[in-house]
Amino acid sequence: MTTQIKPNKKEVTREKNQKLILDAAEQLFSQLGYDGASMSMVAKEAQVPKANILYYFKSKDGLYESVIDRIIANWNLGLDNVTINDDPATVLYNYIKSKVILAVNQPMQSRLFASEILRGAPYLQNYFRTNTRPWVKQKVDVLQAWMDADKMDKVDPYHLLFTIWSTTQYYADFQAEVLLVMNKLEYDETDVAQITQSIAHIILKGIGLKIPEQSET
Amino acid sequence: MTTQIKPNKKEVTREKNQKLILDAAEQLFSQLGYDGASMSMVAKEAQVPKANILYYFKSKDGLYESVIDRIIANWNLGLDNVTINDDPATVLYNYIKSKVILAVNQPMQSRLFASEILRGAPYLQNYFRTNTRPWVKQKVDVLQAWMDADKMDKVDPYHLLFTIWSTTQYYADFQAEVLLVMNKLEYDETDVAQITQSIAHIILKGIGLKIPEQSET
DNA sequence: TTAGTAATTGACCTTTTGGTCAGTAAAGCT
DNA sequence: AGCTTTACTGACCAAAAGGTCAATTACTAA
Repeated sequence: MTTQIKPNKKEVTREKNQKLILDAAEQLFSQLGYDGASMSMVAKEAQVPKANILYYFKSKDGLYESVIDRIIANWNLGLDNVTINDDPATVLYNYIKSKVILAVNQPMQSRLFASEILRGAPYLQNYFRTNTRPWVKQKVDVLQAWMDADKMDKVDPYHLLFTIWSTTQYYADFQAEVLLVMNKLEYDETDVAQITQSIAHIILKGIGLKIPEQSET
Repeated sequence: MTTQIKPNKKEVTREKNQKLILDAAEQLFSQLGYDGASMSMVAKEAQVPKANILYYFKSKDGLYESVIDRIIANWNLGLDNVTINDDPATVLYNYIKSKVILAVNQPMQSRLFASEILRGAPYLQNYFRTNTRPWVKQKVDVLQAWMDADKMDKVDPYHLLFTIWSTTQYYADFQAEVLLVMNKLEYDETDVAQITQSIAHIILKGIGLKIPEQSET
């Protein structure tokens, strides 16, 4: 039943190498920023000739764009299929929790986005316009409906979303500061729960909701 | 009564030029990051020969450090002289308000710090250790005292501070994203109040406090 | 004035940058 | 196997980077 697509050795090694390069580039760009990471660093990290990277990705810009595209492809904005009939507390609690887990365990992508936005989001503008903005609009409508139905406090739904994003992403983007201030070397296993609990307490109570008793993914 | 310090023309022009350079550097570093901004760009922006910058600041690193030092010197962490006898709601409301005003009106410094922390805070580590950390420790103690006295909810005081920082700074550091999502070109006069209101509502209520009726600076 | 000292900067240097290209290796096809 | 075509890459390049330095200009103080 398998559609035996020609295994084509060329394409196989090509994709293997491209993955190698993209992994290295993602790491370096998120660590050093677009200007801070050089093509030769990426080449060295990926253990591939520099010219090979240019051959695959045409230019540094092309590589950078591919890195961003790949992240976006795996990027789930979350809160899928929420409707007015769902319970706001459960939905928002789970959303906060999943964002904290992501921030603590996979901070690289968050940081890459952060440094991109800091620079004015030259490569993300289009994505924000065509994806994030409609996504937000939709969630805002649901939030507004919940408020109209008196299921939660009436606050500006946009700023509520920004509050959730900012508080959770902070632990990824500003990890260095958080750790220095708390005098830690790295996050430990208890931190995710601790952070989730604090943020969820403040935000949920802050909009007139209660933290759900137990919520498993 | 004035101590007639020798007016010394040399020192005057020196300081004038240094200010020119530091202003240009601050703008460019915060806009493009350390690696994105070059010495010649700074020279051009400050309308000063590049060698002059090197003469004053020894190296690019030296210039960058001077820019950071100057920001830190004018950087007020706020919440000065808070004691357990103060009213938590008033204190925190005013703190949030002042941070939002800063974020909207002077985003450059916040962004410079942000990009510095994103890169692991190489130049700010020392500052965090010797200044921010003790400052935080002190505020944490006051917050804890308020909690012990049942003046507010018991939440982790560190995460509470991070929540305030993240929500307010977000409007400076991620301005590009905020504006794109909200489909605006720039913040308008009503935004400061709007943002302050939303954040203060959520956070204050979230820790069991009420927004004070009226608080003027 | 003017000698002495510090401030300034144009010209120059080395290294690194992103990027090209001609030649070589490796599939794929018959 | 041999021929065609595509994949690859070492060697190279111009531009830009950060930085140096010798020569020139101010100031200052006597």
